[in-house]
Amino acid sequence: MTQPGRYHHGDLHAALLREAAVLLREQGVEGLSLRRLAERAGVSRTAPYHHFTDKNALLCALAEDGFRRLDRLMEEADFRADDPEPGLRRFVRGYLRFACDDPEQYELMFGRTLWKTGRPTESLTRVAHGCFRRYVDKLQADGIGAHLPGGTDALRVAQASWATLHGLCRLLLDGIYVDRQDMEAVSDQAVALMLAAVRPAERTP
Amino acid sequence: MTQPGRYHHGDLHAALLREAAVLLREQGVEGLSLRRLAERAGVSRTAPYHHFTDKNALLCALAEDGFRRLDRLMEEADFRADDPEPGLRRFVRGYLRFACDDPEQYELMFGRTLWKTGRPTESLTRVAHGCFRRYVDKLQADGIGAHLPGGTDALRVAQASWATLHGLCRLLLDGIYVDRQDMEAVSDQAVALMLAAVRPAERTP
DNA sequence: GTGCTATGTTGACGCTGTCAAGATAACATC
DNA sequence: GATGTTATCTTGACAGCGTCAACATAGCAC
Repeated sequence: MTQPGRYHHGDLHAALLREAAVLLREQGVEGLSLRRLAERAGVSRTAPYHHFTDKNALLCALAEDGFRRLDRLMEEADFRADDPEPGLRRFVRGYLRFACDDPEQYELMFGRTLWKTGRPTESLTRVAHGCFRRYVDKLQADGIGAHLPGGTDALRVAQASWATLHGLCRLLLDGIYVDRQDMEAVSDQAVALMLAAVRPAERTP
Repeated sequence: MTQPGRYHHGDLHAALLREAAVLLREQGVEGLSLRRLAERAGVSRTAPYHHFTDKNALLCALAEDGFRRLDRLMEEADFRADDPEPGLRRFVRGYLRFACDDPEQYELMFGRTLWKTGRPTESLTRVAHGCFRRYVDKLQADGIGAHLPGGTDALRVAQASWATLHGLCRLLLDGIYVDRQDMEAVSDQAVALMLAAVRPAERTP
């Protein structure tokens, strides 16, 4: 496929995405330049433009992959027990692990690079929103809806709890107010916080 | 001071910071280039280097200003009443207003540009940590400490609740899962969340 | 006045994303 | 099999960026 002497690469599209993921993980978005990427793929500077309209488009595709993986994590989430705590705790751990396992990917998925500075692809927006939608639905349907106190909107709980998770990841990854070693403790605290919103009747003393 | 014919600017240091703040607000970090900044200050491209060792240093100074303003917001916070809810609600509103009033400044203060990619100045780190420290102390001392259930660490509560606030701001500013119009509702939900961690005995039904 | 230092200038380098124009290969049609 | 169309890849070029080196000017101390 990628024989060195060939004029046509064979499957440059996939190769670019593959190399981009590696480069992203190793060096972050800042280290991910199209020129370097092309060089790694053994191809000239402008070749990528025949497969992605833009650097923005390539990054969106990359982020999309991330959201698809995150979506799988959503599928696995299960809050259906009488006591939603274990499921919630597992979910939170999984989310944090996801973010910490490839921080640069997480940053790309949720950072301003795509959502503010760049323009997110329609396709990316769909996947990202679908991911969140699934979370709301899980909260609503998986029994927690029953636990929710009257007048509490599942959407609001989802937004606020996701914000907690997301903020935790940001503070953690950027190393501002939360250290790696605090992770476990803060994670538990976050679970307690989210749990409090979900079943305000019971509580851990 | 800034007469057009003069070789020496007079107070370029301050002028740079002033213009940088404007440029930041208008165009974001991406639009803030040293060259453009110099041009706006009516000075050559490399003149800023006599006042800031680096672009990184200038951005740190800019962020530092932001943290000083945020710190003033911390000072004003007051959780001392029997019922900490009104104070907390006021604080949350204030925080969100701070972030929404100058999103680019908030992004700079907490974004990876300084904390991950760049290297934060020692001075910046001090101010930023002082800001958080004050929050922890407020939580501990301002009566909430008394409300905290046994075994709950004020630091953990501070980290988790700040994460909620921060995450909310990020999702809001980047426009991912929270819209501007959801702000009020989600803000209330966040208050409820934080409150639940603080006084798990009582609650709003 | 003389010299030192702070401040400001132009020139240059390597990096970036992206466009335009041309080269090459693959593939469909006759 | 020849021909033309299309997809793919190439080099060349441009403007913008941060930053270093070398030089110019002004202010200030002596």
